[in-house]
Amino acid sequence: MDFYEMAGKMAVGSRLRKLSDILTENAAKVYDVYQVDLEPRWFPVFYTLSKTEGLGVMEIAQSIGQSHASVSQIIKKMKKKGLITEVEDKADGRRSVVELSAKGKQVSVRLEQQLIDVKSASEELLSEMQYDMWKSIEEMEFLLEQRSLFDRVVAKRKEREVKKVRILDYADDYQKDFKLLNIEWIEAYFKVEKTDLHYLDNPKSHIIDKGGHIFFAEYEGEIVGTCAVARMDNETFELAKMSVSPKARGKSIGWLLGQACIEKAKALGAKRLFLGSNTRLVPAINLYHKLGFQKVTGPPSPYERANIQMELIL
Amino acid sequence: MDFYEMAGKMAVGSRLRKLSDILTENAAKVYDVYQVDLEPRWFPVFYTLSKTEGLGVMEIAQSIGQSHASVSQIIKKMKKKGLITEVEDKADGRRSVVELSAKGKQVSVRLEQQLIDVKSASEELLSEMQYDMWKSIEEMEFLLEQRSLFDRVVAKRKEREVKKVRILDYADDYQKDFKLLNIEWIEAYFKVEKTDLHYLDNPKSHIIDKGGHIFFAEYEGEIVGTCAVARMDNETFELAKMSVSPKARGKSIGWLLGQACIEKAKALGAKRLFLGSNTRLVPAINLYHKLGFQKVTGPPSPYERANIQMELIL
DNA sequence: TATATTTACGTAAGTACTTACGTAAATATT
DNA sequence: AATATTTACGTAAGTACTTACGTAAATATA
Repeated sequence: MDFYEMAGKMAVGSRLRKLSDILTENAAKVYDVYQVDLEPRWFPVFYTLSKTEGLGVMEIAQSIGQSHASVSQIIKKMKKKGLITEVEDKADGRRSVVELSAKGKQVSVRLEQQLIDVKSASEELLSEMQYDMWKSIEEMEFLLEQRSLFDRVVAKRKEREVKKVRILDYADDYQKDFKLLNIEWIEAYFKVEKTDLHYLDNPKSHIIDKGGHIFFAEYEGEIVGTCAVARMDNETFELAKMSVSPKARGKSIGWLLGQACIEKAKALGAKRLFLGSNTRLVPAINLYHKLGFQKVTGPPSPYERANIQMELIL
Repeated sequence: MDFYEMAGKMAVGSRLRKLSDILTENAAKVYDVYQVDLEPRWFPVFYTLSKTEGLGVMEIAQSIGQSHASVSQIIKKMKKKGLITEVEDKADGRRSVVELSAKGKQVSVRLEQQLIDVKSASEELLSEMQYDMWKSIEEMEFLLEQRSLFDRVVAKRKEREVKKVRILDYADDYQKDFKLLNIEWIEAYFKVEKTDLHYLDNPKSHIIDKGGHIFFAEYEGEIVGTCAVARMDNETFELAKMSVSPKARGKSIGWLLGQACIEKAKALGAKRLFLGSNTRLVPAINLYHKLGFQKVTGPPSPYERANIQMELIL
């Protein structure tokens, strides 16, 4: 079993399964010894019925954590062996009430002996352990309920991806990216306006040279996002032209760009950062909130699409 | 999932399985996200091949701990998807050597990213735990290797059965049992001799009244074993007529009876306990050894079948 | 060298589940 | 009251394994 060594902790699941298989195999052997005429797989159903008489298929399925189809099949087999009886529910024509038959009850008595031994052997095994397996199981179930392995993996992926993002300062080479990235999302939701082209075609003269700044996000050698801070007056800057390529979503690029812009605005002496957006752009608005922006009613924006104004006091 | 609560620690196996199922389910979802075109079930085979190129079906099967049939089926499917190539081994016509194809290697590169994230998520999950699941697994594997759950259950059963055995003193009512139990085994292996009947028909006058003693083992209201100590002289007693019903084997009844006899002999002032037996009766000889008897060359026994003499110095 | 055993592998069939689907009864909604 | 939805259940089909069996090649034994 080289694989488990190579795969290491990645394969906790497989390893747990292997362990449970060993235990199941052992349990099957136990039935032989005690000569209890019961398939080991039937045990959960049988045991549930021996503790509570008169259950429906669904109830049993829920109790043992399997599908109703599985229980239905098991019951069919157990009925063939004469271990249980099935009666129609008088109050509810859909339900069929299952009970241990006389023979089933006899088996149950014999099974009791076996269970006593299995129980004490299992308990002894667990008590011998320095590392408490029982508590480990409980803890892992709890931790996974709080946050599934899937969510954890996705988080790790993001963490790793974010590290691969570099935030770059403006360079003339990036002008094309600046335009393309913005056109892309504007066209998807609205129409490109004159004011847009004004900035997108001449970022250097209209933003940089007027004392603002533009950042770019690079991911795997490609420019996948941008954001600008434009000077409005000595104390007020505008956060604008935030845009992240759809194929680079989920890497916190918007947040990284936003943070960079806020820091830059502070460094440039801004006391207040302003932005205009549209409420249809829900993820964007959420991001601005996360960055600390609050809704305000400000002067009318030069953009038709802007129906919300936000600001951040620095 | 009431069942797990009711069954408690008895159901460690099932519970482990449930946990591993959850993890497997999560792993399957992970594949979707990373868009790696690989069935989760193929992973062990794929991973093994990505680490070691050019393996046979048997080698892979051993490495991942599954049957060769399963690997054979998986390989068939993977070949259909173009992930692997299969070449006949030139040195050994039976073997077919399996390798990742060019496409397989591409997938492997993409998979690498995923594995990094799964690994760090798993490691993080495990490191969050107060009760170390990883060490628990290792320990349980070790303990079960040393002594399987099956063996443990059987031992518990014996322990419980032994408690149900009562050792009783001689009473005239038991004379019939005394005779029957002994006749049973003598006839199975040898022939009943005159000396046998002499004792078996008159235990009271020939054993008890001469200062010896007879014990009986009762199990579930039935006499299932017996053993006698007969006075030979003031200091020497004979352990004789040990006999346990076959249906009551595995409950240490022979040992209990032997112990009782040894104690009784001591109480009666014996310095030496003697017995004659036959080497064909291997379990009996083993029992005598366990009780402390040593082989001696003594005076010829009155029984034809006796080909070994043993004694215990008290 | 002939024969028996072992090994590597594929295929078939079985098992113990699952999901998907269908039906009938019960319950909710209009 | 008519209709839609939900629920309880059975059956069929699929999946991912297993064991059992068969074949051909390699190896051991006589």
